[in-house]
Amino acid sequence: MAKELSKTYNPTEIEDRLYQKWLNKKYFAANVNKAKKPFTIVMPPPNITGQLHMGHALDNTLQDILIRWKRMQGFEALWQPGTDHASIATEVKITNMLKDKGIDKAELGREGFLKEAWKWRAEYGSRIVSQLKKLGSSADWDRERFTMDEGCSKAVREVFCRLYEKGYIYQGSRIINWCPVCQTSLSDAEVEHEEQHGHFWHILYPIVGQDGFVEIATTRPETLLGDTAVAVNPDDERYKELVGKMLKLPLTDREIPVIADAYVDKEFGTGCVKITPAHDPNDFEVGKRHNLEEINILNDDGTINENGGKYCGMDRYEARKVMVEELKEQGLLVKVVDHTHNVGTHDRCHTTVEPMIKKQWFVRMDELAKPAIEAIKTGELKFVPEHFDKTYLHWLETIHDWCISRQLWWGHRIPAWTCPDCGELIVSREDPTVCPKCGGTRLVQDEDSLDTWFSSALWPFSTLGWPEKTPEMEYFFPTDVLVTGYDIIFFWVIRMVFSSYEQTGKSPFHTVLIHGLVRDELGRKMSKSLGNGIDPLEVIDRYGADALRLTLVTGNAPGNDMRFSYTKMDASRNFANKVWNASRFIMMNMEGVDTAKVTTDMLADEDKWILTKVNHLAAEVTDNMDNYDLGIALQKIYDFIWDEFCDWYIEMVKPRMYAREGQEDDAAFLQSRRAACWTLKTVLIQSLKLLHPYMPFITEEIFCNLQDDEESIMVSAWPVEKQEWSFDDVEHKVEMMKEAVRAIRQVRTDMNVAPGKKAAVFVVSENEAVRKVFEDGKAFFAALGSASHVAIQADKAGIPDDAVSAVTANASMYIPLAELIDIDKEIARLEKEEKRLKGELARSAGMLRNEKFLSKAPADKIAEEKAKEAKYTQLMEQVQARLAQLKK
RNA sequence: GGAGAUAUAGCUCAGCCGGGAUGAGCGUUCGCCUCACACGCGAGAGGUCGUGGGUUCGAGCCCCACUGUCUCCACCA
Repeated sequence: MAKELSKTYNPTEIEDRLYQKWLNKKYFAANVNKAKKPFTIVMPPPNITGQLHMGHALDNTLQDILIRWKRMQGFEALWQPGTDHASIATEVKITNMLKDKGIDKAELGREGFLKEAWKWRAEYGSRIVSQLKKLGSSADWDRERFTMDEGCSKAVREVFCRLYEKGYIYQGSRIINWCPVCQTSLSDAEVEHEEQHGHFWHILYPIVGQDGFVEIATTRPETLLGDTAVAVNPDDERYKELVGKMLKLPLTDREIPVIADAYVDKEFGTGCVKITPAHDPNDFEVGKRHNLEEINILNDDGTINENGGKYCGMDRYEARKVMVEELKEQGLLVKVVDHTHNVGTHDRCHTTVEPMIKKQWFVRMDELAKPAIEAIKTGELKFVPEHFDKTYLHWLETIHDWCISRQLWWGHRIPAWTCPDCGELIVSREDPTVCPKCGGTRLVQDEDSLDTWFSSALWPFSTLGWPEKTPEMEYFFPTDVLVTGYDIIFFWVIRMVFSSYEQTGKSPFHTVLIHGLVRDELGRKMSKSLGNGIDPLEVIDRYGADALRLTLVTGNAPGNDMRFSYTKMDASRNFANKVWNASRFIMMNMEGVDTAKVTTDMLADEDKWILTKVNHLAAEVTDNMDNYDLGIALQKIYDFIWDEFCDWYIEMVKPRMYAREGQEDDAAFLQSRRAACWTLKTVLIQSLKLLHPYMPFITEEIFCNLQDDEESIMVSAWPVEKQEWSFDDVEHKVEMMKEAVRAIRQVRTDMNVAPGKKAAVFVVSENEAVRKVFEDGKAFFAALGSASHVAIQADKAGIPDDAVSAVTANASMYIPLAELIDIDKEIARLEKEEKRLKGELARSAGMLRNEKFLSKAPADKIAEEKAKEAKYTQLMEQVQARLAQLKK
């Protein structure tokens, strides 16, 4: 039996209760089930340091919609959740926490630090997970994984060893990005280029053995200490003489040669470039070509080292200041020019990155990239929207080797050992104790850990048990869709794809659904520094998770950014309330009515009409969702529920709900009411099901209240098109009625008739079939058109001449409002209508008189246009006849 | 320096295969507390679809150029 429902929807008291119920019932669980087809999404693992933000909310809402939908469609739907250890973010956080407690990381040592880190993760690592639950996420939490758990760590080690054995992982001294604050190396993807205002310092390098100078321009004068040459373009006539000569390097006692290299752009700056192989990627290459010495002048913390002579110990920027000053004193500083240039910064701490030569571990990318590129070309992998494959391909085609070692403790330690006795390098799946070469037992493990993305790259299969041949791996892999923001295509998507091809031979998923950023109301990125971030949890508290989900999906196309606003939240909440109240209405009226399935012959035209509508809606929505047009699908559901179902159908059906005097036991009335109630309930259930992936809580609450024997909408079947619900012949009848009602309302409004004032309505049509339709729908006019009495007739007999008229394509309606009618106003209104119709007719005629249109356009298009013309001609005739009558 | 996205109603955005902008929400105007809902109901107003060309019987949609905005990539010292 229907329960008492409150007048406004109150999400807070409902959501937690339902989520707990779902958990208890294990509805989120997915298991290997050969009888069903699998559908799998791996959740992008949030950082354990994370707090739920709008980006997560959007990302997880989209995934939850897909998963709930597929689950209802009968797939064994696995949403594989988990969290990421986020090596650098977490290490920084823990280091700071320790610092606050007065503990120094270095003193604590590796072991002690890791102990603290694990403690931290146990305490805070699940916070983000509980926040995701507030959103309604139906992930299989029993399968929750962590990038540093035993299985994932095993996968990491296996992959490392395999790539090493294949020669794809190597150790080398190369120029890498170094963050002096975090004191670790970084991959290219972690470096952000920021435009900064800087200077060009023009400095003179005296030529040895003769008068004169070479003028160079630099943005980083302190790197002068590491210069080992000055380069000019070989074709530069100005400097031809100088090539091979030596220069005195200012502020040092070193002399460096002038070399010729095509890398130098004659047109840029002075045409002379100082070469610092140890601190500039280009110079590094130049240095290699000319066998130049590489002088590292920086310590890991960004201070000048012993190679910097008297500047040793100074911070790099301090040294810059001092050196510029001294150059000025010596007359070697020509000028300082303002210059904006791009500076590489660390994406986590925004410290300016210093290029340095360091011995690091790298992954060779050329071979690995190939199948990942191929995947797009063969269509094994596709992006939604499609254009992101360009971004993806461009990155892959220009990819550099991936620096994977990090000078951090929190993470997967590199499984490499060296033997101090013989220098042998051992990479092994098991921790070695003895050197296989010399038998030495003093093996030392590499201190570094792996880039955090190395483990996330394996996420789609490591979470399923790989490298073991688990039933899950067999069944759920490859996964289906990956949902993520365009901002991490480089970091993550690409690396998952090539890792998966390399390890499993398959793409990890067939589709990548890309979404944009959630911006603030003004279109700005939400950020801590701007303080414009909106906490999704706060929004959920105020409006409910359903309303938040609705806001995030409404009117948003894949890949596009969206703006969040409380105005949108209001609209979403209003919709939830609308659904709530429609359901309340239906339940109230169902009270005591038998809603067992009725037979087709009991259904009224409007019942058939709305059933047909919801039937088609299901097909359309499914189609849109198949194409990942979730925003469009939602829009259709929204429009159907609000406009068609609530504003039309429910209103149409009201006269059948309330018995008039003496009708209480009338068999025809009771049967009609029963049919209406069954239809209301049926259409509501279908609508709720379609809406459920978007608004899981409210739909569940209503669904269960509506039918006590159903335990959850979550496990109910997704609506499919039903043959027996396609009453295509009734649509035009109902549309005819709607059109007539609208016309009556319009006239009444135009004439300023108070809504409470009922008036008789005469409907005139020469067509018998049309009259029949209106006869059947008489009740609607009273309910929807404020009619006191309705007469359907073939001619105008008995209708007062001064009645106001409303014209539709099929019929004319007359409303006697003698005391209110203003002939001039009525004429003006009809003339306006006449003008509109003229325009319409001109448009149709324009097309239909065009021979090229007639000869080239498809036949159905022409027929359509002819039908329109006929309809407007008919309308025009009626309007003009009425005008003539009034002007008489 | 490359690449991409975007330009539609006052605002925020949809617009599938080229075929009347039939768009939606918010805002706005007028009228309504009509026994599900004022978080509501009814009726309106409001758009040269950035500019200029082209293809087509027909272009918001396809092609070219331009302009504005945004984003990503990139080792010009």
